[in-house]
Amino acid sequence: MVSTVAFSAPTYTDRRRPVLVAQECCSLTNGPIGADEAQRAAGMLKALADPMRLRLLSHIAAQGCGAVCACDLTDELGISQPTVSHHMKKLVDAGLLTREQRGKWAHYSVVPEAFAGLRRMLELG
Amino acid sequence: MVSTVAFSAPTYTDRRRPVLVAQECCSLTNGPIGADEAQRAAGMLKALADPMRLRLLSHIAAQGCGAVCACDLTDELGISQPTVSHHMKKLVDAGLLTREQRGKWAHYSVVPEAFAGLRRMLELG
DNA sequence: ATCTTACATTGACGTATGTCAATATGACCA
DNA sequence: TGGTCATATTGACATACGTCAATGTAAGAT
Repeated sequence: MVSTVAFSAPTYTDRRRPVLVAQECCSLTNGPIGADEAQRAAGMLKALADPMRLRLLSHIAAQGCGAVCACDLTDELGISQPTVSHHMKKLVDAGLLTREQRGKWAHYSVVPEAFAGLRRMLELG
Repeated sequence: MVSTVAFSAPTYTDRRRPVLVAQECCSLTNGPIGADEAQRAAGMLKALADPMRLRLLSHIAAQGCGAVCACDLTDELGISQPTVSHHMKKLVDAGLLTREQRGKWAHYSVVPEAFAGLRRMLELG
């Protein structure tokens, strides 16, 4: 029996895409920053400030910064699957990555604006 | 009322694991980084990833990124003197600041190359 | 329905971190 | 020598974090 359902080519119907607030990072050179602003910026930096998460990010970057499957990341870094899941969630929550469900696989992509904002914040000296 | 299921949700019918396809997009992060390099980079980011240290840095940046006395920082941020000393040591150890003793006062300056290096590392997307 | 696959969540454990009071160090001055 | 000021260090405390085994969840596949 042949399925009559034609292939709908690029429909990644992602129903629970995390709402990503466009974070514009404050620049450290624009005078002293307040406690709330510092808290938010530190949150993004905390997500980056882990060796394993940097390696995970570099793996995604090495593939063009888009749509890397979590299944590949587990093998390449030699850490357990829950640990990968834990780190990826932190990166997504920080707004540095987006998650996209494709069938039973999770794919992650870099959020360029987030890194651009961080670079702007670090224009120091 | 019977709702005939017009078409089931579009799913990925590929049973195989997604294949990694290398693209050429990311400017600087070419290739996955090793554990040692990740550790070093994370160390610098850890020094940055604290709200109080970001505020301390922003105070130095607001004064032109050079030669700010620790005595001023203590008052402006409302934290104890040992806490200021603790944070400044972390920033110096990370290579983000330099310390200069002038009489009995400690003066701190931004290390521009350190921040330039961080910005280069974050050229993602 | 049952099984398998891919990923998320929970709970536990050891370690690291931020903060301050108390104290020590070091530089200057009389 | 002694005294004062600015900063560093110590010790203690609570909190946060990284990691994994075990378990839960959700989406195909049979």
